[in-house]
Amino acid sequence: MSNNHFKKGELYSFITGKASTAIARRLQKKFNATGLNLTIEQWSVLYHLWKQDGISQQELCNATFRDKPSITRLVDNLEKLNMVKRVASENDRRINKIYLTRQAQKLQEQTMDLAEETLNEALNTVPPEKIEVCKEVLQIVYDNLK
Amino acid sequence: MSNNHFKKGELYSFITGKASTAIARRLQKKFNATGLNLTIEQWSVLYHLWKQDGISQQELCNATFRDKPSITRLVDNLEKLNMVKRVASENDRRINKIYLTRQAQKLQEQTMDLAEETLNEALNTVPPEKIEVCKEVLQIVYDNLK
DNA sequence: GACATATAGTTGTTTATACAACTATTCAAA
DNA sequence: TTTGAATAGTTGTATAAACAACTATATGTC
Repeated sequence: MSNNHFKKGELYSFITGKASTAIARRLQKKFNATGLNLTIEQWSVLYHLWKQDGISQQELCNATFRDKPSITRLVDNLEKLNMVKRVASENDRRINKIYLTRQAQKLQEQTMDLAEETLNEALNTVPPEKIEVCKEVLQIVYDNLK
Repeated sequence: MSNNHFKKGELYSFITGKASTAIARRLQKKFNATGLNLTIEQWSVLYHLWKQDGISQQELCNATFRDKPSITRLVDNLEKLNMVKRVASENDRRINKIYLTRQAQKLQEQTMDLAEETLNEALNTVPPEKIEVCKEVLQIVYDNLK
């Protein structure tokens, strides 16, 4: 018998991710209002390329927690937007290395500012120590299920 | 200046909802393994109809935090699966009241058990007081942004 | 009662996700 | 060195979400 027994009616939000959905929608609206023609999912791929440019699609799968077809199509769309380029690896011709274009490099600061702004709006009024606990719990949930 | 300033690299999980995505995937796998031909999104609609049968599509929009086209198509698919029926309201012919079929009524206990099981797996090893803090924070996030 | 407005729901289009099936390349073992 | 397995990526198909544009019905004000 678990000590984490959920009262009925409380499990819904946890499963559907109401909070993260609300955050993503708010950030998307900020992108649109700024004239950034970029989805949150595309941004999440750029996010990892800003940290390390030239990683493979498989590494993007691991980093973004998506499957290979999802990354194939996100990279397709990012290429159409002229945000990334696929470059076949010299060593292993199965691998595409994904590189940011100059245009995408320029978007990092602006979009990260909007993301931080969104999180500040979301967590406004929440004491820092509670945020820490929340982050910790969500990390454990992820580790328990991955 | 916010006191909720995120260290760079920590905002990603909050925005993408890694934890709730992992929970939803785990539950979907349990549905599939049990032979339940039902998506999590369809289940989330049934969830609210189990609480109150015969509510309108608009009420389902509010309850599930989805827009009207999304609910139209979810109800379309649930009707094809013979899980719900649209019934035009007598008083106001703009309104469809959505009713569970007997088949859908039977699924409540089984699927709620699987959902609770999934959450117990997710929150295994997390002390109850931290779960409470996490739920509280996520609720505030939602209220701040909705 | 007529007309403007609001509300409920549907349809079209684009993007994204999950799963299965597929191709191409590399690796490893006989 | 050949062959079978593993790995990287793509394509097909179904479901879902967001947004805009649309139809139908109801409401409220003159």
